Amino acid sequence: MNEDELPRVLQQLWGIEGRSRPGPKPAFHISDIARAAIKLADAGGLGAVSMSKVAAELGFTTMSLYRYVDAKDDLYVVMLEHAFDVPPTLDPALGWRDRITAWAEAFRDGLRRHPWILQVPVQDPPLSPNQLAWMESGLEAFDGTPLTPQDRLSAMLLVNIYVRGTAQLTANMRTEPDAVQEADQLYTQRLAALATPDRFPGIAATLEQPPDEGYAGDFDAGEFAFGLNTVLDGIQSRIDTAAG
Amino acid sequence: MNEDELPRVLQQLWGIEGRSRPGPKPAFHISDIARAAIKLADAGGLGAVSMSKVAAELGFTTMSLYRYVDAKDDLYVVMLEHAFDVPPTLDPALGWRDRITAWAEAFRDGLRRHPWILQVPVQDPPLSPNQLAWMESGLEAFDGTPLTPQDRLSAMLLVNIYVRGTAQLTANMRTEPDAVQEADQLYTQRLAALATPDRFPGIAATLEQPPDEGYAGDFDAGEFAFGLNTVLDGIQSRIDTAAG
DNA sequence: CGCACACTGTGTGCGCCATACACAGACCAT
DNA sequence: ATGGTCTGTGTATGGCGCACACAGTGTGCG
Repeated sequence: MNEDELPRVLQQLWGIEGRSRPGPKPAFHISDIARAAIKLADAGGLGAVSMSKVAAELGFTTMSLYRYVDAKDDLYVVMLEHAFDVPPTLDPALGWRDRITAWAEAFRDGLRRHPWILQVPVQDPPLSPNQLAWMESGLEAFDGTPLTPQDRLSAMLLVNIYVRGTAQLTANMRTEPDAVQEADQLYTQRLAALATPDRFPGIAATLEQPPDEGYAGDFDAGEFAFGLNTVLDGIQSRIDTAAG
Repeated sequence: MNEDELPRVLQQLWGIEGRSRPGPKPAFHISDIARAAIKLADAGGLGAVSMSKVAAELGFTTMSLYRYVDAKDDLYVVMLEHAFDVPPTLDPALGWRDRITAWAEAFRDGLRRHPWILQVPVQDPPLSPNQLAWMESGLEAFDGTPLTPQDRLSAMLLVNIYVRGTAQLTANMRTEPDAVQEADQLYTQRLAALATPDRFPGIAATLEQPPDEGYAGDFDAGEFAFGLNTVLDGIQSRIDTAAG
């Protein structure tokens, strides 16, 4: 039925068994491809991932990868699928707020471990097992609330978007982690030079009163939690109206 | 001082005058490059933008572009700078909520007009004039609230993230707009086949009760406003505690 | 007034990329 | 055992970003 329609990579990721077939046995598995590609991306960003580099990492030729993956985009799919750990198991004794917070922090940890994830061009919504498990986990955080399934989806997506967005701000997408702080400093310096108080009073006001801590643009755990709570307060108001 | 340090593209965008110099006069301006590149991206997505294609569009050779732009990344900068209209002028008589809503909708309109914006790999925070004008406009939406400049920045970024994130969900990054609805239908169909109620009860519940309207995954204006209000409710609670 | 030289757009070329295609060998169902 | 199918490989193509050398241009200075 839909097996034929499902892209080959998704079939592989879901472990749909290929009947025993003639021909040589495959020399490796897509998970090997994922591991090699993730290693390259962790070291040098997503730009360091090419078919030939991944193949060389595995000790095979470039074209051999195409026996497992239809195109480069499929490589991204398997990378994303394997880059994340299993989603956290949420304590049902906790309230929705603690649960979704734990989920958001786990998600953020995944993004911090593999910053290249934010560079992956996404054009199709997720259908792979672990990605769906994360979706499910995020939805279940709202068990016990009066929110409808649609509302839960919206709320989960809102948190998802928040985590991605803030991670994007933090990450700076630098390959060399040392350069991040320096880049932040250079940025605020240039911003101060360009955003003059007469034309950009709001920006200038932000710069006048620098943040409490050391680095300017970095987004530490406290700020993350603070912004997340703002989002959760919004969801709380949704819950209130749904309950009332 | 910092003129030397500022990247050439930013100097051009800010209109920093080059003294009258020897040599032939430039045959065009970066804004011409932006216009040509945006035309290509609107038609065929960001992937359709290459140095050679842009140059051909202008009737010049590929390498001529490098007299105006140091690298491909700079091309993205000028594209982003010119893709957005001037930010909306916000009616000071309105409340912060109406103002930031107008700002968010204008931002969303820009993203809808040029969906490729979401594909642009961002590695540096914005420093170009119009981008800063949008920042400033978003910050000024909170004039009159008790929020500190830092809080206003956070709030504006939160809305910014929300708009980007939801636009990402909607856009589907398809070059052919006709295929969007079809892709959505195919997605829910596959999701229903893979997310079985036993293993993914939350996802299944979402699918059981399809959204009120016609298309499933599309994100219409109502949903956008609804989610935005959730975010704004969260900001409201920040304002309440700041005022109290 | 003329000339030196900085700056223009051009042509060529390099290395890397994704991937199409033909092929020789490996292996299972029969 | 053998046919057919699947494996990994080698080769080739078209596109990309961009480095570099070059010939012509026009301005500021002598």
